[in-house]
Amino acid sequence: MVNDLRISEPSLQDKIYRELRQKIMLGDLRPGHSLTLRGLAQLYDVSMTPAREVLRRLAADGALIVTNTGRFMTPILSNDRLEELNALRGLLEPEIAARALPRAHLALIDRMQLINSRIAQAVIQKEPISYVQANLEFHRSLYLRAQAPAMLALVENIWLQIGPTMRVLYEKIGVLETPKHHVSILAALKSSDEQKLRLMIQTDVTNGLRMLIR
Amino acid sequence: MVNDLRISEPSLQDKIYRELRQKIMLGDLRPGHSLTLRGLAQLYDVSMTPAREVLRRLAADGALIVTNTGRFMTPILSNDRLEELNALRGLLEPEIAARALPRAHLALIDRMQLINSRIAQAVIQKEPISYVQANLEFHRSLYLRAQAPAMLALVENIWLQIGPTMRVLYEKIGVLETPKHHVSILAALKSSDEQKLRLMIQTDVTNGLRMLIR
DNA sequence: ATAATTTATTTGTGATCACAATTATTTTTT
DNA sequence: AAAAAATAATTGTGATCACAAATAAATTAT
Repeated sequence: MVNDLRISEPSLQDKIYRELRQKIMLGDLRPGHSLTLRGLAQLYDVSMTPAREVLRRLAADGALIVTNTGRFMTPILSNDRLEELNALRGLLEPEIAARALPRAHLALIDRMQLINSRIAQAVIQKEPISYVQANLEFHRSLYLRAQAPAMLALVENIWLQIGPTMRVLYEKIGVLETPKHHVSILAALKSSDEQKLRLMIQTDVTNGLRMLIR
Repeated sequence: MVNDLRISEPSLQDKIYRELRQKIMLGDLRPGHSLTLRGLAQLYDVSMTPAREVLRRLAADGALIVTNTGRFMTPILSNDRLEELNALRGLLEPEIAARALPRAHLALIDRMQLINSRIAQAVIQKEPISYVQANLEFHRSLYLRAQAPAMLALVENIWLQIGPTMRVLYEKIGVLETPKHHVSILAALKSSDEQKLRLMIQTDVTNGLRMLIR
């Protein structure tokens, strides 16, 4: 047999899943936004079957909640829950950042700097979705270096759960401000200062929410 | 309208999902064990539809992996991955235990003591599944008190991922031994010593694996 | 015998349908 | 006008099917 290195193309539902997942994570959907099988199916021009799998997978991720009558909607987080999820970020992200630190070479730092300028741009143009997107990318590009896929998966899982709520919080405070601790994070990376990096990541995460729910 | 407090009964797939999830978490299935839609459907005497949803949900949980040709199987963890997941336990579990500490009244401690004796029993009778089950219950009964559902969900998610692998590790070492740090955990709870509790939970988790992969 | 090829079987995917339950709307009653 | 009841529309669940891709088994060729 000839070696067949061709990767089997992603199934139809995988595409929808990824797209919807991204939307939710970036806050494109508000909390309490309900999704129906037929609605989703029609939107993507597929049958109910892939649509329902996507919704169930997202529910398993915590990106959606299932009402006790079986309806799907984006979660409406209580303050307690939001703070708990943020505490998890504060626990996980410094750890994964610390693991990425020894592998964070200059090219990465440059790229993070670039992403940071995109955040500043989103602030000026008042585009909350671009803002969230660039902000998450800033963090993820670092965390990817940790080569800790399970840990990264948990972190993204949390981002997913808070996505819709973060969006409305950003809307509520109106004007965005560029994350002031990102430069410190970059500095800690440059000087390979693990303690400082941990602290700055932690502060960035913690402060991000405090700014929003003050 | 009359108040209808009746909880809608869980769907067919929910039952299968929970059952299979439990099996995987307790190590009833070996790593690399493959599950098919029709096989599962036949086993539970349902159609393919609920079966596929269950498998996909479990895959979303990380309890199963999907091969690049769409087959489902329990994950075969590399040593790196296993250690990463264990590191996550070591990060999360002390934290959630510490949160449970202020709420851990005597009745809970008694119950944990009872569970601990079930562990000892499982050691004697050499029943690895009962062993794992009681061991997880020991931890969970404490963590439940933390009232941190998101955190507990992450912890259980990790247990789920390592379930099959833990089982074969237990088989490999042959004879089980009762977790020696559980009494210290109970002592820390009684004396409300948070630092000790954190340390003992951490040690219990870390040592558990070290004992297995030495 | 071993490798290559062909054939048969098994598998996941997506579509469509009937059904019961929930939700929304309308109508009726007070 | 407000509440209750009845009707209509919408929704998730589970079953069944056709299909293509992947795997296993059997056959052929070297």
